[in-house]
Amino acid sequence: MPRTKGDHEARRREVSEAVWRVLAAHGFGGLTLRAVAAELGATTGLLTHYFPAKRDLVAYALDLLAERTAARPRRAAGEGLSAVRAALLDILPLTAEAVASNRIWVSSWDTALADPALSDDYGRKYARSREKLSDLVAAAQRLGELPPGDPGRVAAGAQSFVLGLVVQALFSPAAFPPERQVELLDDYLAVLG
Amino acid sequence: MPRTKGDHEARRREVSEAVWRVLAAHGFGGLTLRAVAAELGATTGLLTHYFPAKRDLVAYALDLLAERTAARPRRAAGEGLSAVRAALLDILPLTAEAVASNRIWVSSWDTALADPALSDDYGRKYARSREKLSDLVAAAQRLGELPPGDPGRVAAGAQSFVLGLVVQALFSPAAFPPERQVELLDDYLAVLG
DNA sequence: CCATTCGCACAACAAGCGTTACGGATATGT
DNA sequence: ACATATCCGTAACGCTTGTTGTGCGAATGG
Repeated sequence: MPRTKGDHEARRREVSEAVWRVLAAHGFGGLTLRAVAAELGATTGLLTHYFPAKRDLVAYALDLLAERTAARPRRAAGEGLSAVRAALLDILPLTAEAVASNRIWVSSWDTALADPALSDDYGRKYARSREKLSDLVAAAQRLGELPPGDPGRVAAGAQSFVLGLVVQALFSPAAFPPERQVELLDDYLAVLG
Repeated sequence: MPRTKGDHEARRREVSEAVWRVLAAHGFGGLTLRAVAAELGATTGLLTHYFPAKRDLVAYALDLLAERTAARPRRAAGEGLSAVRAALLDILPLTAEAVASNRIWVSSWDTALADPALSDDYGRKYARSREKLSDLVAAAQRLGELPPGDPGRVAAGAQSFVLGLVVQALFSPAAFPPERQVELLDDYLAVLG
C-alpha cells in the first residue's frame, strides 16, 4: 500500500525509528536490512528506495538519534552545582526511552572502536561533553558550591562516574533502578562539595 | 606443515590468542573464522579441527581471557584504602595488554546486551566484582581510612567511576594517558576519604 | 481522462559467512 | 617398516547478507 507523496523526509524518520527498535533489541550485530524492513512491516525495497546503502541508513539513524537526544526536554537547570547535577541526570538511563538510547549508544562502541576514524569522532564527542561539563563545574566553583581546583579534572571524573553508572545500570537494571542511580550520583556530588 | 602431536590444548590457546588479536583490531563485528585463520597463518580447516563451532571457539577464547586477567600478576595490595586503590588500578587500561583486553571487553557489550542470558551473566559478574570491592571498602572503613557508611554504595560508585574511565581512556588515549588515569582515580579516592 | 511520476513489493544477484566432507602428508605405536 | 591415528589444507555446500533490476498499482498534474 503506497502512501501519499511529498512526505519523503517524514518517511525517512519512520525508517530510522525502526532502526532504533532493531538496534535496541538486537544490537549492531543483529542489524540487517531485512530485520528493519520486518520491524517496519515492509520489504527491503522500501529501504533502498529511501537510502542508497545501509551505511547511509545507519548514519542517518544515529545522527537523528543524537539530534533528538540533544533537543529533548532537559530538566530545569538552576545554577551552580544543581546545573551540574541536572546535566549528569540527563545522561542516566532513568526513563525507558533513555534506556533504549543508552543501549544503542553502548552497542555502537563495538563498531566505533574498530574504526579509527569513528573512534576519533567518539573521542571528540566525549571531549566536547567534558568541556561543557567543565564550564558548569567552574560556575559552581565560583558560587562556592564546589571547592576550587582544575574544573577539567572534576568534569572528567564526573563524566567517568556517570558513564560507568550507565553501563552498570544497563546490565543490572534490577540492581540500579532510577532512584538508586540518583542516590549514587548524589553521593558522588556530596563528597565533591 | 602439521606439527607434533600431544599439544592439543596448547594449540587451542594459540588459536585463542589469534582470536584476541582479531577482536582487538576489528571487534566482534569483524570476527570471522577466515580472519582468525589468516591471523594465525592457517585456514579454517585448522579451526574446525580444534573447535566444533564458532560459538565454542569464542566462548573458549573469552573464558581463557577472563582466566588470564584473573590470574595475572596483581600489584602489591597492602591493606585498607591502598588495597581498594590497587584493585581499581588493576582494572584500568594502563598497559598495552590491559588496553587490548579492555577493548575486547567493551566490544563484547554489543553482543552481551542483545542476549538476555548473556546480559544476566555480565550483570552477575559485575555484581560479584562489586561485592569483592565492597569487602575491601569495609576493611578500609574499619581501619578508619574511609568514613563509615554503606560499603556497597561506595563500591558501586567506585566501580562506576573506574568503568567509565576505562571507556573514556579507550576512546581518547591521548587525553587519558596512564598517569592521568591514576591522577583521576587518586582524586576520586581523596574526596572519599 | 490521460500521461507521467512516485512508492514499493518481488525476485534475483554476487559475495561472504559458518559448516561439512574429503584426502594427503606427517607423526606415532608396534 | 608397516598400520594407524592425527593434523590440517582444499573445496564445496547451504544460508544470509547488501545490493540491483524490474514491474505494477496508486497518486499527481495538465
